[in-house]
Amino acid sequence: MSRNYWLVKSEPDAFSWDEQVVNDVEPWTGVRNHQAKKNLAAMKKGDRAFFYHSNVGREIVGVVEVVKEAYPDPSAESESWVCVDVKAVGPMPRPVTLAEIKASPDLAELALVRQSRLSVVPVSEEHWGILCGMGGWVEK
DNA sequence: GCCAACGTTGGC
DNA sequence: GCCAACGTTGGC
Repeated sequence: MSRNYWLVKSEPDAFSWDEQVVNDVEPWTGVRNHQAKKNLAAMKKGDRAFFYHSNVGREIVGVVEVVKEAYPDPSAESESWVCVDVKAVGPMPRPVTLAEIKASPDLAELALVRQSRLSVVPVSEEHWGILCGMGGWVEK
């Protein structure tokens, strides 16, 4: 299957992986950055994304799947911000920490590392595979 | 259009 | 709590 891969960030104090699991499907709202918005808009149904805890934890904790493509963000007060709906696929058997990612030469080009402030970033298929390996994730 | 000031994000 | 990166705002 051809799908694209992403990584989305959330501060667990605001919205955590546990909440994602409880809610199952959740609109990914609140993106107010044009580049992140571009990435959201490029997501297709069936694409998968790592769920990353920023600030507290700083690790990849799970995998979500896009179940609804970009539509106007209801939490946006104005204009053209968008969100997508994502569904919890499963937790990382072993969370992959930012420290581990930074320690891996193979992941030096990862957008998470290169553009640390961007909350929605693309992940290449190669990087996806590496990170899955590190986290013990088996594609399902 | 340039650039300084300022705010926000997020790692450390 | 500090600071780097970077986006936004506003004066000129």
